[in-house]
Amino acid sequence: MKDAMNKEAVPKPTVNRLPHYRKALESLLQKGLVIASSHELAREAEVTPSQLRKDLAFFGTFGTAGIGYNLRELIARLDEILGTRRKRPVLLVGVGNLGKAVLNHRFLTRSGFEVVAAIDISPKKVGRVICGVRCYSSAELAEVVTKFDTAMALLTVPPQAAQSVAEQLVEAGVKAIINFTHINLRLSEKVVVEDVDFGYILQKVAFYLDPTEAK
Amino acid sequence: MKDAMNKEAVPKPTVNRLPHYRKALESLLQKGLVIASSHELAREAEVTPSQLRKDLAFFGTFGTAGIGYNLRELIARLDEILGTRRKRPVLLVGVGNLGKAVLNHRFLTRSGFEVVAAIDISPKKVGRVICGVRCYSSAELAEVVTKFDTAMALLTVPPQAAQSVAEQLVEAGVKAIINFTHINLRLSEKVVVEDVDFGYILQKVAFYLDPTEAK
DNA sequence: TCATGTGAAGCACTTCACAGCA
DNA sequence: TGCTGTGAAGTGCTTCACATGA
Repeated sequence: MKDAMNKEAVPKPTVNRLPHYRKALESLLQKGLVIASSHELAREAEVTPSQLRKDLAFFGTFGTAGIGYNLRELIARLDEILGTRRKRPVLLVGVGNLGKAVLNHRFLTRSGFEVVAAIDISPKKVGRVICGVRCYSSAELAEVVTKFDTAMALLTVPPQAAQSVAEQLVEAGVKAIINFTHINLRLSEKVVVEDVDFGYILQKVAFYLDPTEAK
Repeated sequence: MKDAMNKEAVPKPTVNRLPHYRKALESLLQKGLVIASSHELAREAEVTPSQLRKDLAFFGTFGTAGIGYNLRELIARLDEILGTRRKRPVLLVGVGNLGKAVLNHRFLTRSGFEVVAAIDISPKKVGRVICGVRCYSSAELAEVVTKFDTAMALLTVPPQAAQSVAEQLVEAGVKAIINFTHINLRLSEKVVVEDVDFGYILQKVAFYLDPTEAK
């Protein structure tokens, strides 16, 4: 990767496609391939070959002219770019249904992350190990963030607690929050906040459907 | 709304912002406002005023020059555009932690949707009412889709079942699937598939953070 | 020869700036 | 006067096409 790269200079669409490339690479690898051209890779990732090459060009040169890309090598490079060469420790805050769903799913591990601790206010959960992860009290939040060095947190608390918990997380040193509540978090500009709003997702999809008819 | 509008002609970014506008409108309404200018609205939705006006222009003219937009009226228009003037019935397939999380959350109702039925293979769940929604067996899938007229389905089954269940849904007449598994569904082009991959979301965020250091 | 990496061309989205209307 | 709706200008992303290197 180009050294001292300015991440702001990389177009957002490019960043959004990187995870798709990583997945496409693993998919081809699993099919027994070792090397693939930008065409094969692009088809798997559902983009154009030029787009794939252009996207990668922001980070350096990875392929071999006349041959293509070494899959394993490119995965390693993407992991460097995404900062997931070592599994990133992630904190889960709010062990409700959604929190448990996140803990149970494999996609986080597969994608380069590991939920290393959970926080909940319920005394029934604090101190227990849930889905393989130890649950701590809210009072221990700052301590846990420091101890496990979690720069990222998944916010799956009830909406009314979201803003206050988010502030505690930032105070404790968390740099990025994946916000599963529908609350608009107001935090320092420096903190990366990614909102995951199921309502938005459904509305976006509904737009493309025919209108519902009256019965 | 412009009649017989070609939805393909509306830029994707514009469609993606519509849900944000709807939320901004409700937010201002709750603050006691009745009318708002594109500036007020745009600030709430975190876009530029021109962008807001341009986006709306794809669907007709809604404001009053010199005054601004009537909030209630614009919400109604947006609901028409998004096809959520009547609550859209949605089918939930897979009543695990994630499925239950979706059922419990309020954002779907608030956004113009209602989960009207659930499907699961577990005999412990079939026939019961879970989080206010009746659970049916997989064998009843087609029947349930027809009976409740669900054009949209939330796919929260284990990954190994995803493709086959998705095919059954399409066969039964479902037009859009929100796919929460990491499986790349291969379905007819006509079906709208929206993937929600938590792994992608985390990778995207991780890109903007400093690399993890070796300890 | 074959496929990458990359300037140049093309396209799409955003922002500007103002005419027109309340 | 104040704000919308919109052509025109500007910006940024995507696609093209080819020089370069294996």
